[in-house]
Amino acid sequence: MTQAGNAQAGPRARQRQARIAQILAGAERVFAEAGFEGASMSELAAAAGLPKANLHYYFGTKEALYTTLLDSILALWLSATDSIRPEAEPAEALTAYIRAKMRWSRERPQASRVFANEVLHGAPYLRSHLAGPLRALVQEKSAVLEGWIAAGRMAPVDPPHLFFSIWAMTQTYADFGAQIGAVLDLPEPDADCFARGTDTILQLVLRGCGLEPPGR
Amino acid sequence: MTQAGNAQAGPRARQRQARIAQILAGAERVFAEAGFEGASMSELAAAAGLPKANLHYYFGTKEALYTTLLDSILALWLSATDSIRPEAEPAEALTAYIRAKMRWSRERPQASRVFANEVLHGAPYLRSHLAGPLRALVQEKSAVLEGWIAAGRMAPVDPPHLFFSIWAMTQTYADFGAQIGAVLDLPEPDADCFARGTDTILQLVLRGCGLEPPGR
DNA sequence: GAAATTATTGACCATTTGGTCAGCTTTCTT
DNA sequence: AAGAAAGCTGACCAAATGGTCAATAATTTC
Repeated sequence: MTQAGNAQAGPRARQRQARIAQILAGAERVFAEAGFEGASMSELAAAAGLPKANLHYYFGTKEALYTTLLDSILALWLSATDSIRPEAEPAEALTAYIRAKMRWSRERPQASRVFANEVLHGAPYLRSHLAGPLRALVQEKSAVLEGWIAAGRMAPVDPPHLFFSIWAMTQTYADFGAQIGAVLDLPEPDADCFARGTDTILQLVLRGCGLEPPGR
Repeated sequence: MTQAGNAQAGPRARQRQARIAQILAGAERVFAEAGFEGASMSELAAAAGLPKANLHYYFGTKEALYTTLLDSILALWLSATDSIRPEAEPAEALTAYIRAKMRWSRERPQASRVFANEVLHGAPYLRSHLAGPLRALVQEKSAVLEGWIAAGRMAPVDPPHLFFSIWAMTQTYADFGAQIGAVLDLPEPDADCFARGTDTILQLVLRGCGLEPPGR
């Protein structure tokens, strides 16, 4: 047990992880509401329920805290395309992908907003990740769609732009929830709103790609 | 000419308007890049090419400058739905609307980003406008779509959600240009990117609504 | 052309910001 | 039990921020 301590870890390391998670959870809320510049270390500390100096003990700088959070969010962001594989049925795969993206908007709206804010301001910290892993992922999945198109299994589309549209439509329910809520006279998008939104997006994408909703 | 001074106005008033426009133009750039909190009065002043105290002379506070800019942007935002009228051909009307929205993303990406940033952070200054004029506009245009649907001129859709999707897809080319650029290996979305994006969105929306591209 | 109005700006201010640090407590190791 | 290591935090700091203001310059107005 000298240096491993990975399995169930010592109580010390466990405590440490819990504290870090606690700080990141608070930071997600605060950064989502205020953006990077708008969030102050005092607010971040208050949100974590810890003294300010304690955040500096764990993360050093505000920027380090922010990039750590961003990295964890991007990892989540990237992990939703599993359903898109060559052997899959196009309609089913796209449906699963869209539903997964909508679930993410519903369950993690603050994470979505932190990501959106970063990209909106030019992605200074995320640019390299976007041009690296994300670009690779898009190329890989675009090839799958190209295959389906070539096989006549769906109508021709420009795969990357189809992804841009799907991202935009699904994330808008988290990122622009204030606008949607205002228009629909809700404090924020509710379950019914998400259900209708999902149906609308599915209709646009499936019909747009010449597909029928998957029978189950 | 005692109190009117509206036609061509005195040189004094004209100068005043020019200065205000100059400040707002700079502010659009700075607020788009940094958000409200991230933009400092010194940056805003530098972008306008004027001393800081001069901005305070014209606008009083940073907040007043920001809300003035936001109001002017919202006015632009609201003025693009003209094509959607009961007598119009659905395919033509939607095509014109989408093209207008894409043109706005192309030509005024910074204005779009200022708006997006405001909504992303809960629309504190814009909420009342969104729940007022915007909601009214959506209800009016939704009624037009309902009419088309009832008349069998297009497939059933949930009109407000169709608008949410169209806004999301078109604005993403301005607001998330950094992401799109990173994926496509461009510094920022270019003409070709916008052309392909427009085609993709038109395909999704028109086919999604059971319409054919308008022959012209 | 003198008085009044409007426009301009450098110097200044109180407050808040991200960050540091010395000293304290707790937990682990032997 | 004693020493070492890790965790914690109140008090503090230099820098930056939004905003003020008195002095000055430019235009109008009469």
